[in-house]
Amino acid sequence: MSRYDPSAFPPFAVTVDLVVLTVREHELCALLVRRGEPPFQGYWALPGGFVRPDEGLGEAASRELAEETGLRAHSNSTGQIASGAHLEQLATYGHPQRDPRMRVVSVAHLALAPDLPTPKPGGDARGARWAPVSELLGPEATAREPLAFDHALILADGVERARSKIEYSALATAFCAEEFTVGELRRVYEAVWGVALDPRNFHRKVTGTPGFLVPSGGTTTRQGGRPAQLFTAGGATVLNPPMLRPES
Amino acid sequence: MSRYDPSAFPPFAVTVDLVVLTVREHELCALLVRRGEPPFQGYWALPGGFVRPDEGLGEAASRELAEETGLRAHSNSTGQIASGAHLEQLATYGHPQRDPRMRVVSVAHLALAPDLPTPKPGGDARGARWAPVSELLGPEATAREPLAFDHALILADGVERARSKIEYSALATAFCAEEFTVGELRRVYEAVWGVALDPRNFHRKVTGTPGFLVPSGGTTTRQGGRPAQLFTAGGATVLNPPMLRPES
DNA sequence: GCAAAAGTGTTGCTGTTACACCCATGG
DNA sequence: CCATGGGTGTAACAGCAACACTTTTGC
Repeated sequence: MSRYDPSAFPPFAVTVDLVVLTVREHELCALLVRRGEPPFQGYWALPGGFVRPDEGLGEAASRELAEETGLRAHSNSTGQIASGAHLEQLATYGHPQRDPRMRVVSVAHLALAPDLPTPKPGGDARGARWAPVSELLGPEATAREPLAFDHALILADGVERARSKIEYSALATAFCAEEFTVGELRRVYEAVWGVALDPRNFHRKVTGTPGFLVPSGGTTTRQGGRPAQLFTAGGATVLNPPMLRPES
Repeated sequence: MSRYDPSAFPPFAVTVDLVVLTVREHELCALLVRRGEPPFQGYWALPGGFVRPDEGLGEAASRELAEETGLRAHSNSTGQIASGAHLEQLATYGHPQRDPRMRVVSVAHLALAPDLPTPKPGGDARGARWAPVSELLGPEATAREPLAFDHALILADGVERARSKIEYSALATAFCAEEFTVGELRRVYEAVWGVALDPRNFHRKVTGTPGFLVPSGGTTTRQGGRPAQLFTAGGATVLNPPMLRPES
């Protein structure tokens, strides 16, 4: 059999699905939309849609992210941050029966966004919400209100990727506003990992890691207490030494 | 526009491409096949092929691996080792013009295999070879004998993934035969990373990492010198503490 | 004996943890 | 004054790099 036979290849539909994560009120949350049509009508699902014939996979993910949240993000081969959101390819899901109507291969992407002011994001008529991932993952949560398709699996993979990536990369800053304090960054780590970190050692560690943070000059007292220095994300993408997750 | 319109979705072809890596004579090598038809006729390419309508992505990759090398591998959601080879999903490449004839999305997979006795693997008429990755990557190498399609990019991503994964996982054992010595495992690390490691500290480190290696009882002198203990891979998948790549 | 590879012991250094302690603000 | 969060100092400890040294084979 020929390796590429243009006249008779098996036709597939290709979609992108998005795991959009943010930190709200000390909790890691994911963006969900409510499905308006069958199958899984009325179920909550990850945002996503078809890849258009003339656009790349990262382009499609970036377009869907903008449609759902208004965020602009660049997705290039290395996955960089721009205009407030980080976007990278996560994995591809293509089980033959994952969509009951036809063969659909979904290229899932992971987006990390700062806390958005809108409680109910989304520009179109469907419902949308931020849901704490603790209420979506785990056997008990999955049984109570399952997500559409294999989206619970995709979400779990995305959360795991985010948890491990903030360990050795500077991506945690993608969850923060442009200017942030060391304490705000620490609360991001605590929310994503679900642990408590020592504020003193955390401060020494992040300020001592070259390229992670650059002081912006200002201070703030928005968290109460003594004024805290404001920082912006440094150019570093990989942290050396890495942040260490406790109880490893 | 409806999110899923079964009657009018943009049609894509979906393929799997394989980055198959092994260590031969102290060098990290990749499996290449020569293309028999246009486009890129006569060029070297990664092995791969169409995903069939009724098979999953991991199944397709596993089937292609068996066709090209005779290796049996399991590819499940976590990426496990079975029958001598490790197989895991790498990333998906879908630039609109990556194939000049039609829209092709390729789900690349990474396979790690022990040194195979066959110098020219592959069961069909096309040529096949193991090529040192040092001769395939880098600007000078890419210009001399470029790979077909975007396969140089896919290969570079696969090599980078392998280099980083042996750091914190027990995957380096996938490059070894079922029974191996600490010295053989060390030469795998040295070949993949392209560095020299201290044999004494390496020995202490790997034998002291719980679950990494289990003694099989025998010894061998196949490397010369004092007889070395033989080991098999332990059940551990994640190494704690991780192996450290020098010059970080 | 000699070369070669396998292992063990030891020392100094680096980085982390745990916690005492001080600083600067709002109320 | 007190509560709150920000930030520094320090001592005990774990893990690693470097290297001297011993062990056991083949030739």
